[in-house]
Amino acid sequence: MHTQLPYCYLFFFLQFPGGNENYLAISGTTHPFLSGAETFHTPSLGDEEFEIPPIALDADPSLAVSDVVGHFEDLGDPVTAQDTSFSAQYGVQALDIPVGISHGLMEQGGGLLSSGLAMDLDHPMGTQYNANPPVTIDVPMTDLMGHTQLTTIDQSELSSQLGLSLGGGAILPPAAQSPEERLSPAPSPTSSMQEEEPEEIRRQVSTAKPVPVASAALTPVTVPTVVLDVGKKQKPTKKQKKKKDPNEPQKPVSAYALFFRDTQAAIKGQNPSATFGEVSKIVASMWDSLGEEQKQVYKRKTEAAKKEYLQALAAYRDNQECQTIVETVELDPVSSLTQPPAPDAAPAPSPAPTPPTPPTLESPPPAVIPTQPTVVVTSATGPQAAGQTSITKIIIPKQMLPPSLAVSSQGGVVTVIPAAVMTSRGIQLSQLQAGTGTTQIVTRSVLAAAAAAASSMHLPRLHPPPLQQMPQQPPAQPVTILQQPPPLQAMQQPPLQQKVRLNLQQPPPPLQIKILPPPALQIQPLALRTEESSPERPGPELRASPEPVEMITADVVPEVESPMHVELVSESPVALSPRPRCVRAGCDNPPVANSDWDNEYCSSECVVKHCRDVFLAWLASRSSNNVVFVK
DNA sequence: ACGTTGATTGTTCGG
DNA sequence: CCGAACAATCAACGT
Repeated sequence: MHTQLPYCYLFFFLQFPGGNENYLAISGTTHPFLSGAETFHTPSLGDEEFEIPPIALDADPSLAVSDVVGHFEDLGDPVTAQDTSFSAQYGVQALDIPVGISHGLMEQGGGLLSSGLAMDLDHPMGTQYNANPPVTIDVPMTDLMGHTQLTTIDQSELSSQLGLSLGGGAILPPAAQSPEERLSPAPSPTSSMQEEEPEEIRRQVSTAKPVPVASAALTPVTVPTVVLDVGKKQKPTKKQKKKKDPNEPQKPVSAYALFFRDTQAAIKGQNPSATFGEVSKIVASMWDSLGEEQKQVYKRKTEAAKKEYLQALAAYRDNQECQTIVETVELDPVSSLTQPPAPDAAPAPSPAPTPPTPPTLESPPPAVIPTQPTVVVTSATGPQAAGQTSITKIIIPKQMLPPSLAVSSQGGVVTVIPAAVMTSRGIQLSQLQAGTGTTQIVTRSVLAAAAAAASSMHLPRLHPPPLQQMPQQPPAQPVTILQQPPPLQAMQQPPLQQKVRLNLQQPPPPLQIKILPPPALQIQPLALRTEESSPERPGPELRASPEPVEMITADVVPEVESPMHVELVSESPVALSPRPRCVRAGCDNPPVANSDWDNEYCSSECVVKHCRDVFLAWLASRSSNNVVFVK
């Protein structure tokens, strides 16, 4: 254990009592590095206590321990540290300072130390710490000093290599340091600059700004010349650091890093003058001597942090991919949803006075065209000035769609159309059939995804503006509709994954989703498309087209009673009502037969309005008021 | 390669 | 132009 070599033992008493006190006690009385019985809290090692006795460096045998200690004490004092008397006193004395850190008996400590760690820093003379050194960590001088053998080093060497309270920097005032020493740190930034990106170099060259004045004043060397003389191209060691999103979750640090974080503070507290290298070495030694149990403490923390990180990362990526877009697009009813205007183009007439709070999205005004499969929830408002229609879109990441919707629509856009577009007896399959074969009909699962996407994007609260667009629809209306019984058949549906064709008796799904072809290929929006469906449109039963149209009714969440759903329920009686009247609330016009809807609407405007109202009501109730529509 | 901390240096930006 | 704020770099070591 203890070698015969003149070692200097660093005795760290690291105790881990079973108590809950989270502190690292570094005890000792003499050495400034670890002097005084002080207690340091170590949040990471919850119930462990580090007690670190002082470090005693073995000086020349001729030197009394007290001398060395006194020297350390001097060094510990920033004022007295500059006392040059040290040079006279120890200047030429060689100090053999092998440092021995022996691994000790972790179990020796018994109760307090049984589960803990003790690390001793001591010198071989046997001191008061030999009484019960639970752990002795042997750190050969080669480790700390970087020498391959025990050597005799002078003060300057100590200063540069050990600095362990013997550092010349502490002894000599900075101004008194030799130019070489003074220069040693200086070239570091310069050399690093040499390794910087070519742009940096070019900028420096072009600006012809040699060197900062301060640096030049301190360093007689003409640094700029050095910089410019760099012949070979700087190795691209420094890869361009892409800007990290501040919102991106931080990667959990390693157990060692945690330990370092905790321990270095204590060490620094005891020896403020300790350099990073010294601290790092000590921490490493402590880590080495750390019992597996204590290491496990940190490792568990790391594991826990990793789990949290993964979760946070997943959420973050969802957010990123979401690129939540809630935008209002003004477009001609005849024009297509797939022709999103430029963000600055065609400013909305904005029927509402002013959006109270424009959607504060993390990303700049998003490009409308999603870069990856996305769901666009559209809510078509009624015709507005100049016969334009306001379309609110919510981009939903494809991942948030129910698995049943995870079709491989390469770059397709899923358009969720408010249910009102659908007729009381089914979905406008004519429109669906007009799709590209990737059309899917989904129900609330999609809306749930939409709502989840919207809420996960921290969208502002739903504001009145959207509702202001439909004054004819008092907000209390959904409440009355809620009294409608839920569709029975929906609850009697077969288990999930069962794709059942809609039938007449079954209320139509609240929403339908259409996966549109890529933007370039997109055709007119489903809700507004005036494309005339074939007059011979078959009945619902016959609409099972060979195209892969899925009617996923099993995804209906029976227990969810959303206004949207109920609205649809209430819609049926109206549609079936013998009294001919437009379904849209507030419209008393008689319904008009049309290929795009059944006889429950009087006009396409009412279809759109109804759509929008229903959808907005649903979204308002579903998204926990986390969704806001710009308009 | 990246994380630990803190000192140092350089750059950028606002007054 | 100056100072504040910020970013980059370095040290030793472990993961």
